[in-house]
Amino acid sequence: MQRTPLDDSLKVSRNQPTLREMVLDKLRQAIMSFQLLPGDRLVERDLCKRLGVSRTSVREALRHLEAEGLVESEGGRGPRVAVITLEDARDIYELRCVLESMVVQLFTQKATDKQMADFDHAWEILKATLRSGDTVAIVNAVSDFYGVLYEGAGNRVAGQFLSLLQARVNYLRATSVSQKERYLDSFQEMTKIVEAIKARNAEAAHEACVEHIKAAANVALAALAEKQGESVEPISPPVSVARSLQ
Amino acid sequence: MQRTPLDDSLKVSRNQPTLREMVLDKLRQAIMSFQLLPGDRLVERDLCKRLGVSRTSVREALRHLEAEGLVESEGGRGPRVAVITLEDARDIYELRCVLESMVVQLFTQKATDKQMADFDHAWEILKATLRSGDTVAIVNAVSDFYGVLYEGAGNRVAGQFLSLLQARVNYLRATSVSQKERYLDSFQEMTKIVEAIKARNAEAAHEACVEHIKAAANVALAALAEKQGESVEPISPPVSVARSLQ
DNA sequence: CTTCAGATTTTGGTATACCATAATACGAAA
DNA sequence: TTTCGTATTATGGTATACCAAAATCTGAAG
Repeated sequence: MQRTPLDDSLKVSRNQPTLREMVLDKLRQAIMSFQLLPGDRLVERDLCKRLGVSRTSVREALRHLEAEGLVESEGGRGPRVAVITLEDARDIYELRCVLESMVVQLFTQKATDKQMADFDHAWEILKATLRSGDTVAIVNAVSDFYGVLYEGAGNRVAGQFLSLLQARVNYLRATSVSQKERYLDSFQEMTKIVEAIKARNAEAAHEACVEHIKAAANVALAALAEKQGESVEPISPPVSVARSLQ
Repeated sequence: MQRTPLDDSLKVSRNQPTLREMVLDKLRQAIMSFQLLPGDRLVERDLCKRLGVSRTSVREALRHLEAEGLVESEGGRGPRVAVITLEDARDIYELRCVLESMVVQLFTQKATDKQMADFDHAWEILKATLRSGDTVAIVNAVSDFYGVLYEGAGNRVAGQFLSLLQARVNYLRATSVSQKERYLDSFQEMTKIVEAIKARNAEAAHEACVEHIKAAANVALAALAEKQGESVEPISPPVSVARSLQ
């Protein structure tokens, strides 16, 4: 009977989260669920009182959120929740178009049967949660849905980056999709993507995803431009017919 | 004579960098120029002595670098320069393939004549600098070259993200491109991209860029896999013939 | 020489103090 | 009432102290 070599898996886990990590999660959650809105000041001493920790942990968490783009501090003024500019929003939607369609295509081609079943399940949960109107539950269901998608696409870094991009336009998306008509269109577009994925039709899924993001971009950017009294150039992601080089 | 309205441009600039920002730049530069290598421990008190600042500024800079992925701290062990895993390297190259080819295509289509001239100039500088063998000068010339490219592509967020991705594989790329044969191939591939860009042939530029990144990925990933005694799945970015939907 | 236990040092996480600058409040003068 | 100067408070940047856990060192025993 051969003894399996000892490896790191026998080590006692000591991943107790630090205060800083907990603060980071709390702040991120508050931003994603609209308890903190773009432009809101994040005064360190206020946060200390509300979170029950010292300024050290708050500051370090804020540095992290600044690097992610969710918080901005400019020129001597303290941190606030980032306000998205029209230019950045346009950039982000263009990027999301390219990357989400890539991820959707990869998932459609690569997902195991189990991952596809998990995806279906997450979609059902998301549909049910959208009907509930419960903001926190929706944030979690969306996160789970995309989590499954990114896992099955086999590109972890892409998933991480897309999560950041989505977070940055989270408020803009929420306020632009809230009109009933767009809400229904959006839901139909999502359904079309999901069906193409489940049918393993990578080209259709890719195209459906591109169309969906472009439509979402048009609405969101138009709304933002109107609010700012500016005009916006539509996104022009290089888009093309899928062709495999392998 | 009508008076121009006052705006923020009259405000006295007070963008004196904080110590934290200076520490951040120093550390990033040290990582990019191989003064700090992947796996090197970043002991806070050592850094304080070397940089002449308190632990506060060092810690906050490290939090930023952690969010960027250049520094990692896992489970109670202190920060070290991130060591890229084979999986992440593969993910990053796949992403770079999609995004850099997008940026190249956008630049080719959208750059003004001035931006195209700046690009040409940056390419000449980069070529000259590569011959010099001066690591810091090369880092700067590469940064300038890509800066021009990203500016002309008109997607600032994409440029920022690509810079982060490149930073994360910087050491891997340097050690895998150092073989004479790959170095020459790489240079020829870059020349092909540049010529397609200057000829305003977006499709050719896009294709040349995809081929270049795929070739670089193959070499880098094979080298890393060999070092780690593992095998690697080649990158499979959805790649396609450019088609404009506008 | 190797192993082990205890002592010492190092290190990361966190809290608090200090200080300069910015913001706000307040009272007096016009 | 408005304006202005001064006092007070708030705030971000930075340094330092404290503490627990981890790492290293040292001497004794086998």
